[in-house]
Amino acid sequence: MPGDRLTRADLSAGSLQVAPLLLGAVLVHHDGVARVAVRLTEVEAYTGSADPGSHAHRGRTPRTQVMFGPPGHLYVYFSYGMHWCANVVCGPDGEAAAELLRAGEVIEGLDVARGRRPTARVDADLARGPARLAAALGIGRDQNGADLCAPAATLWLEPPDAGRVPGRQTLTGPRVGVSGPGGDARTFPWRFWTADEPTVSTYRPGTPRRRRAGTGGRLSGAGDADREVGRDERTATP
DNA sequence: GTTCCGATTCCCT
DNA sequence: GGGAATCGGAACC
Repeated sequence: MPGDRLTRADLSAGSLQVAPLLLGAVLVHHDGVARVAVRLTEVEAYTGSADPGSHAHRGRTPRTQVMFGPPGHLYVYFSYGMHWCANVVCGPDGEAAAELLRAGEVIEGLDVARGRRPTARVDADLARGPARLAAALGIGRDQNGADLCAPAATLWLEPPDAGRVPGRQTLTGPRVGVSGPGGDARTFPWRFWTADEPTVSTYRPGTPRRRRAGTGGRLSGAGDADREVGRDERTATP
């Protein structure tokens, strides 16, 4: 039987407020054939169109229109020519706040998830990383814009099960992979994860962009100005 | 129309 | 720890 679900009201308070609510919550995808559920262990906040690390920073475009829409919808984007990543829109209509789902633990549909992620060597790797999480859940282009709060949703969020998952410490640190200009926006502890979780993806600072493969392309980016942003701060917030 | 580059992952050293 | 794979969005000419 289906458990409780997070409501649009739950998901409308903005990315920094919603982040702790999502840790431990369970994202379920029932595509009509298979059902896979992932308990979220790591999320990352994107605060809106003023956030230089966000896709929404350049304003509303066809790609980012879902982010600018009402909360409770899934924003799915394509990255590096091969990966899909999923975000939960969690701010008022027009604000473009969203939460990137970075990692989780597959707690239901393990066999299906293993089939979708054949390269994972251990189950903890099935959804460790944003693109891996999307793959394990079967999330792709078709799920962009999905309403997680609709009565007939095939993709939805269930709140943390306090009985099964004992209270764990929530830690925060700088976001992953956000590079370039942005100053404080790069270093604010807008990444949230659950302590002592093997499914949390390893921290990597914003990547200094490399020379383009093969074609003698120029060295892109800001060169030496693009140095490491910060270490894993491990700021405890009980 | 063309170019640049990414909220990544995987494989090899 | 480093490099390649791969394609769509957005900027630029």
